[in-house]
Amino acid sequence: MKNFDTLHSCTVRTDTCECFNLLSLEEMALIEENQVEIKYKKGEVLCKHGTFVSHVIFLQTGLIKVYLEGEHDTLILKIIPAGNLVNLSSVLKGNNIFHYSAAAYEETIAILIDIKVFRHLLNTNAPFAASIIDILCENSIQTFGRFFSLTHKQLYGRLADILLCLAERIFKAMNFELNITRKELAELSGMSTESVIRMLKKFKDDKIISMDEKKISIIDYDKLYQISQFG
Amino acid sequence: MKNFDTLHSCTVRTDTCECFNLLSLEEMALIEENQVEIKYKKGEVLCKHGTFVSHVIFLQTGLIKVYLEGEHDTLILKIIPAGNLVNLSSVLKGNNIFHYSAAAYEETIAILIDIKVFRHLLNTNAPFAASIIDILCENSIQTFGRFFSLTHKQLYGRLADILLCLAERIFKAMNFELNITRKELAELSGMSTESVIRMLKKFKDDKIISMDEKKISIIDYDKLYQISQFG
DNA sequence: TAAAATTACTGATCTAAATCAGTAAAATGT
DNA sequence: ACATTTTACTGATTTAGATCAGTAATTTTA
Repeated sequence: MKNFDTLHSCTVRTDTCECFNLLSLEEMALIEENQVEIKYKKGEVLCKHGTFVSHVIFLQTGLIKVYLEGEHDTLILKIIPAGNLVNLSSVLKGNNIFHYSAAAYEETIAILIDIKVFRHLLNTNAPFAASIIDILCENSIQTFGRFFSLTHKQLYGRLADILLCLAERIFKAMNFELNITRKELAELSGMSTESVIRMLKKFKDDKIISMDEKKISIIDYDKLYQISQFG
Repeated sequence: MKNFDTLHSCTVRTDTCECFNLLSLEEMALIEENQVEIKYKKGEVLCKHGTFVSHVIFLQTGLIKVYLEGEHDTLILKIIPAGNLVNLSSVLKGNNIFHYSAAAYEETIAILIDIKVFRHLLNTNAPFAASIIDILCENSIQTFGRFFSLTHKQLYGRLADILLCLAERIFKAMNFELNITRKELAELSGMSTESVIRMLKKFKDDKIISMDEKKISIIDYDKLYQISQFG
């Protein structure tokens, strides 16, 4: 596998969140006393743009998208897999409104931690706060990559980006069962559904990927990587 | 003035960075011993994508752009005025490479603080770290707005966004001397130079702005705001 | 298991915006 | 003060990609 440290649209963190290891037993207990576990069905909304932020959301299992809604279309800011915090950029002191929405791609279990408790820990445990800063920095750099991909690459490059992201970061395999619709894939790569269909067909014709029913395999990884860079 | 809390492409923080007020006298002394003041001329590069991060950059005076370079064009991620930290998203532990470039729009004085010292403070002073988290959160939310503007608004909306940003956040006046070129304005609003010229002319014809030599005045603020929202 | 509703796909058309190709006007250097 | 470079501007052309309009194939619901 090539290095994945170039500009691309993938936002999936490979390592899970280790910040909680920096808390003392008492601090962990404090969190556990002030948290609740919630199960979300596919498509369900975890948080809605404009509503009040009362909790920090940690993904136990599942996969979600974080997005902004326009008049007719939506911009997916990032996708977040299990083991990560969802709404870190809402812990901002004085800010109590979500600046984005989030919805589950599949059945998802989230742990909601009281935001006051979380803020208290940030203000009293410096190593914990520093590890949160690390995550925020990484998120920010990933967002820049996606920003670049969606504004400066064309369709082939954008779709290649997402296919590589799915293979490398989400399914961790060169062939995977694609249980998201073309429409969702279009939303992810910021193009129309029709375009996704055409691009996928082109990739199939060019023997870069193969599609069998719902199963997608990446045949020519190098080619797809090339397209992701220069397409 | 309308509230500016909707999705727009402006990335200018209105309040200056207060994080340093949370440091003790000794901590401030530590920073002062490990900092250096550098003056940059217009157009000069403060940091370059791919090079090593050795300092945290604080803008004393001036205005800079933070950007990603593509094959032929560049994506401006944000513009940062005096009183702010430039490369917070590079304080990430273990990361020692800039993931973006920055260049001065005008003569700029920057204070470079040794990144090891900065990281040390983050790991030992929780309120300081928490205030840095606040800034990172705000940056992140602003980036989302710009992301949305550049991907989901069309030319008129994007240009309106930038004009409003210049007026409200940078010059803090409804008429200002525009000392940046059309090319730079194009880069800022993510469009071609020719398009900027045409849009500006249209705005002038529609009596939304007036242009006299280099002087730009916003005549119909409400109209421009409308365009920024729905254009 | 039939009907209804999504989803997948295809080709034709349309359009926003870039690119191209040029001239005019400033700004800069010598 | 003149030559050179950069910037501003304009109209014509091109193009990437969206939208439209339809059919076929699934999936969901009853």
